[in-house]
Amino acid sequence: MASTMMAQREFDLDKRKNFSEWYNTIIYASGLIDGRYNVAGFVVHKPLATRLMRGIYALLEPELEADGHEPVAFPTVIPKENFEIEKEHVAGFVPQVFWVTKGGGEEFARPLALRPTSETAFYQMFALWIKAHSDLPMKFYQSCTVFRYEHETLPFIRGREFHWIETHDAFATAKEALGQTATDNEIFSRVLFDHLGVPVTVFKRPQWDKFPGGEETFAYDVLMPDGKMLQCGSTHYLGQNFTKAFGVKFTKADGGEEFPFSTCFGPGVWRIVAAVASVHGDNKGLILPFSVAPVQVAVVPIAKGENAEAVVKECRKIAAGLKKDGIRVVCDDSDKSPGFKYNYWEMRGVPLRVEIGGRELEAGTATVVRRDTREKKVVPLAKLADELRKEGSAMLATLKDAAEADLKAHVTEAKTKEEVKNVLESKGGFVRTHFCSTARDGEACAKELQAFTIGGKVRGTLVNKEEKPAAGAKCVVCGHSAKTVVYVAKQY
RNA sequence: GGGGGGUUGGGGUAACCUGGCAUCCUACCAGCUUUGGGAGCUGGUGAUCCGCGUUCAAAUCGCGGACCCCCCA
Repeated sequence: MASTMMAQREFDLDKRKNFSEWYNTIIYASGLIDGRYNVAGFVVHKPLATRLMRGIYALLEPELEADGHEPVAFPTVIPKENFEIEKEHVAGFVPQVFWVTKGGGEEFARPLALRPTSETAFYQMFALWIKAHSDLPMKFYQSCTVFRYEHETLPFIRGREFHWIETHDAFATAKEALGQTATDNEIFSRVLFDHLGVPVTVFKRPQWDKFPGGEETFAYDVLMPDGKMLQCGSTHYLGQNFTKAFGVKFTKADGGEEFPFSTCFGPGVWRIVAAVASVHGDNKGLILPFSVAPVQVAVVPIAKGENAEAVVKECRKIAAGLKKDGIRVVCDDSDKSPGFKYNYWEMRGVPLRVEIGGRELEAGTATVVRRDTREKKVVPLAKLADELRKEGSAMLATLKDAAEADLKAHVTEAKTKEEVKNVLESKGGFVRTHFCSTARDGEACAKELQAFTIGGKVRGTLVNKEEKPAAGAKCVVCGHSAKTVVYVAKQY
């Protein structure tokens, strides 16, 4: 059994009262990561975080493959010249790029970028691979890490190296490409809610907040316990910008030449970890959904008196049986007291605990305890595996309900910018309001609002629900006739 | 880019101003007693970021360096 390096006696941390303190304690105390690696902004992922990320990849990758994406692995380095082909893209990303300038003692004639995202690597190859309409659609994904020189870092939320998936797709028509972004939106929000219990709000971002080099950006906001939004991924319609810049052309069925229309989709696996930890966790630590929990069940023997040996033996037997049943289980037969073990596994987010003592041994039962409610249930040993699976999905349902209710409670209507400011300061979450969308999609008003509210950003318009301003509604900032209903929130 | 703070056993700390025996908590190891919500006792391992300087003597003072954290643009 792993030892607790960061064990603490009391966790009088309140996720709701002081989220940042809670988060900074829990991510280390739960054993997700070790932050002592001596390069700023980079962390070491311990087995818990590594397995949890694998679990998240294992949810997303099959969805992408079912949608026709094939896996690839591109080089981590991108030559400077590729990187500078698309003008807006360069301007957007270059300030954050890590450059490799030497090999051994030799200075490179052209520096190599550590990919901050891989469009400029993929399109280099798309130009070679895409020749005819029959080559399209071409849909790839890669699971990898990317590098960005960030100034303020926070594990799983903003890092200089982070884990994600990126898809790069090319299509013969704009319609197909836009259809792909809709599919991406659907996959992302469904996987996060159905399997991880994290409700996602899908926005179309304003023009001034889109991906550098893209035409349209759709993004996924998750409400964090402090009322701020965490964007956990995005998908972008790139039009022909990148295919034109990189000279990617195909011969149409009628013989003419055309540039493909492309998209890219970036599910932020790192940020999904942050979202799962933050949305579900409580003051005793992580609460991980059964489907992705690296340890799904902890068996704890209550071994006292003459029964001690028999109880431990029974626990090992039960754990072995559950393992055969495909459940990820540990039998904690260490010398620690039961109370210590409860706290230990609760901090690590293990969704279910099985307690076996003299009483259970005699009755042929097991006591099953849920991590979220700490409710106990006595079940017959013969049905244990089934009962655990049932409790696992019951727990997920509870987590979903709670998260959804929390999100609903954090959408507030506002008619003036003072109201917007007040809501963002008092309870946070989304503020639904009216907006003009005039010059550059309302950029000037958005900037003014952000300054006025000290950080409130226009997240965009809802994708899954068409909303029209009420008759006569005015822009919350400039007072001109409103064109759209937007949501404003503070963000990470 | 600018500013500030910091680095002492695995983690958290005290001592620093005013130089001299490095404190406490926790974790870890061994043994015994324990085990239904963070057990107890006894014993043990383990640290002053690096370099140079001042000094009889440096965690402490000076100079240089490395690294980390925070704040602001």
